[in-house]
Amino acid sequence: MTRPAPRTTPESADDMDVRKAAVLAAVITAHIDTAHPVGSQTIHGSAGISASPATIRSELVALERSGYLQQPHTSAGRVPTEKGYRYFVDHLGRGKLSPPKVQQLSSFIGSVQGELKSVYEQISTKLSDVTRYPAVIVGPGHINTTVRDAHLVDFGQRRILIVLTMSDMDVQKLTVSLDFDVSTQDVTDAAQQLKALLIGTTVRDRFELPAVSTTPARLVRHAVEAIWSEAGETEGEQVFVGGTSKVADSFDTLETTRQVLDVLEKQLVIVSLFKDLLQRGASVSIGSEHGYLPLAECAVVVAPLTIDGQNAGAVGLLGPTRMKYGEAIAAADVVSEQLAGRLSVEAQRG
Amino acid sequence: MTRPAPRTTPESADDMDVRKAAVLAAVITAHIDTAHPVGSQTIHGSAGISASPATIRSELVALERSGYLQQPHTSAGRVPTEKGYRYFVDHLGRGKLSPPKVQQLSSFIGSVQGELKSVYEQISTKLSDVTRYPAVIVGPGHINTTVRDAHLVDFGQRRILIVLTMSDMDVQKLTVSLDFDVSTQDVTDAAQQLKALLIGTTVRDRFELPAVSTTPARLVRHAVEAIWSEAGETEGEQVFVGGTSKVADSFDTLETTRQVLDVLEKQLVIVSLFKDLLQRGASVSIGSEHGYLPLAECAVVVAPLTIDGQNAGAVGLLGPTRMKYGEAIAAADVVSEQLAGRLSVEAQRG
DNA sequence: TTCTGGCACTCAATCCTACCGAGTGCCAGA
DNA sequence: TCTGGCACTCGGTAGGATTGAGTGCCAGAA
Repeated sequence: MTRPAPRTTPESADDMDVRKAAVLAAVITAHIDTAHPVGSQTIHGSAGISASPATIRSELVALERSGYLQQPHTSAGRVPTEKGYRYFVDHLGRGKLSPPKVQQLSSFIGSVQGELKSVYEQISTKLSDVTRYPAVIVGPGHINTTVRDAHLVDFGQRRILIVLTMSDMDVQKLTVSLDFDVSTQDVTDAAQQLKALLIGTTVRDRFELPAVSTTPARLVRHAVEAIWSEAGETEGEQVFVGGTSKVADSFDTLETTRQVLDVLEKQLVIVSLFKDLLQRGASVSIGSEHGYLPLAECAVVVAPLTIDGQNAGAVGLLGPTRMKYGEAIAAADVVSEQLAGRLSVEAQRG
Repeated sequence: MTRPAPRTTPESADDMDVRKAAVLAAVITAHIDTAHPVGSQTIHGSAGISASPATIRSELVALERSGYLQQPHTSAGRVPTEKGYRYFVDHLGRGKLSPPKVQQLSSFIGSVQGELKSVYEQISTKLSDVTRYPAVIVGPGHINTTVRDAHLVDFGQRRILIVLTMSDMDVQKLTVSLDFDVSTQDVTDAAQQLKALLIGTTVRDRFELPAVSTTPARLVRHAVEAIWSEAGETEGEQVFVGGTSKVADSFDTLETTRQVLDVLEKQLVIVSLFKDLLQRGASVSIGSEHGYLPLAECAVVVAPLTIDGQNAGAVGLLGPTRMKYGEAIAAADVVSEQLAGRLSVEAQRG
C-alpha cells in the first residue's frame, strides 16, 4: 500500500513499457500485413518477443484497456485503434524505405525532364508507383527564375496583358485592368520601362518603385504591382495526383474507394487538408484525426515542400489506416527533399 | 420442303420482327435498370407488350438462339449479350436525354469562363455530373485565334524562344534550335519581320515565305516553320477526365474499377481508343468490340469534336456495358456540338 | 398457324444447423 | 511475474432442406 500506485489506469501517460510497446508494434505490423485481427499466437511467433502466448494475452488485455487495441468480437484477435496507430507512428514504426527504392526515387527526380507541370506529374506518378498509394504533389506553379524579357500587349478596353519570359524558358502571363486610358505610345514606353525595371529580377524581389508622374509610369506601377501580388499569392499553385488507380487497391470497399476518389478530384479539399496538417506540424493524420469525414477511414502522410526556406507546397500520400507508415513517410520525405533541392537549383540558375 | 426456308438459323440477318425487337428492348431496358436477369413476367408487365408470358418465353428462346440474349443458368431470366446491346444501340434505344438536362449542359457550356484548359476541365466534370459516368474530353490545346503579337527571346547556344500572344489573351511559346549563329541585332530584326508576317494570321494560315537571303530572314523562316509544324501536329492536344469518382459507382467490383481507373490514367490509351472508334465511324463500343482487354467489361461512347470542318478532338463517356446508351450518346453529342460551336466562335472572334 | 394457360422441372439463393477452431480469460503452480 | 492448462466463446464454413423465380413443353383455343 505504500507503492507510488502505478495502478494501470486507462489513458495514463506511462501505461507503456518496453514489452507492451513491442507487442503493440507486432500487432500493428502483422495487421498492416494481413488486414486480419492478430492473436497472441501470431505475436509469439514474431521476432523480438520471447514471452509465451499467455503472457502476451495479458499484455493485450492491458493494451486494450489503454485504448491502443480493440477486439472485433470475443473470440477474435486484436486490431489497432487510431490511438494505437498514432502511438506506433510517433514512437515505434520509424521504418525506413528500402535503399533501392530511395535510390530509385532520387535518381528519377534528378533525371525528369520537361516543363514544371510535367515534372510534378511524372514525380507524383513515380512516388505512387514506388509506394503503391495514390500520391499528391502540391507545388509552386512557377519557380523563381529571373525575368528575361517583358512585354505588354494592349487588348483595348483598358485591358493590358503582361507577358514575362523567364530565364528557364517558361512564360508567364497576367492581365491588368486599368482605370485610365492609355495610348499606344504609352504602352510602348511603359514596356520599355518595365523591362528596365524587371529584367534580371525575380518576381519575388521587391524594390522601391519610381514616383509616378506620367501615364506610362502609372501603367508600369500597375503592372509591377500586379506581378508582385500574383507572385505573393499562392495562386499558380499546382496540384497533381498520381496513381489514382491505386485507390482501388488500397481500400477494400467500393464505397470508400468512391469517397477517396471524390476527395482527390476536389483538389481544393486535399490542398487545404495538407495545409492544415502542416500548420499543425503534423506529418501523419490517422483516421478521423483531421476531422474530415469522407476520409475517416484513411491515413494521410504529408511532407512539406520547403524551397529556400519558404513554404512552397507539399508532398502527400493517401492510404488506408493500416498503411505502411514508415515507408510512406520516408518516401514522401525523400521526394519533398529532392524536389525542393531540384527546384531551388533551378531557381538559382535563373 | 418447298418453302423459301425462313428457317430460324442463328445469325440470320432478318431474324428480328417487331415484337422480338420490342421484347429485346424491354429486356435490355429492364436489365440496365436493375442489373438482374430479366424474366418473361417482368417483360409482360412492361409497356407496349401485350403478349402473354408464355408467348414472350418463346420469343426469348428465339432471341437467345440468335445470340442476342443469354441465360446465366437454367432457371434464371435473360441477360443481354454484346450482340444484343449492339442491336439495341443501332436500331432501338435512341432514347434522348431529358430536355432539362440538355438545357443544363448547353447553358453551362455557354457560360463557362476562363482559360481553355479550365473550360475543358469544367465541362468534362459537368458532363460527368449529368450522366453519372466518368467523362473524357480531348480537345485542341489552343484554338485558332489570330496572332496579336510576337517576340523572340535569345537564350544563347542557338536556342530561340518564340512567344506568341494570341487574340484571346492566350500565350503560346515554343523553342527553335538553330544550326547557325545569330547576333542580338539579327534577333531584333527577325522579331520585327516575324511580327509583320504573323500578326493577324492564324497559326494554321499558310502563305508563301519570302526568299531567304539574310541571317534574320533565315531565322524568321525557321521560326515560322516551327510554328506551322507545331500547329499542324495534334500536339498540344489536351485530355481531361472529369468525374473519376464515378468509376466506383459505375462498376460493381473493385477489380474492374481498378482497371478502368488505370486506363483513364494512361491518357494516351484513351485517346487512341477514341481515335480508333471515330476513324471507324463508330460512336459506341460495347464490351470487347474494341479489342482492348482491360476495358472488356466497359462500354465507350464517343462523339467527334468537329471545329470548322476539322476533326479536333472528341467527347467520350465510359460506363459498364449496361450503361444508359441513349442518354450517354445524346449527352456526348450535345457537349461536342456546343463545345465545337463555342470554340469555333472564339476562333473567329480572333 | 399463332397464342395462351397449365404444369412439371430446374437450380440459385436462402435459411438452418452442426461443427470446427482460432482465440480468449482465468487460474494454479513454477 | 511468467507459464501451461483448460473451459469457453463465437465467427466462419459446410452440408442439407426449402423456396420460388423462371423455364420448356404441350394441348387446346382463337
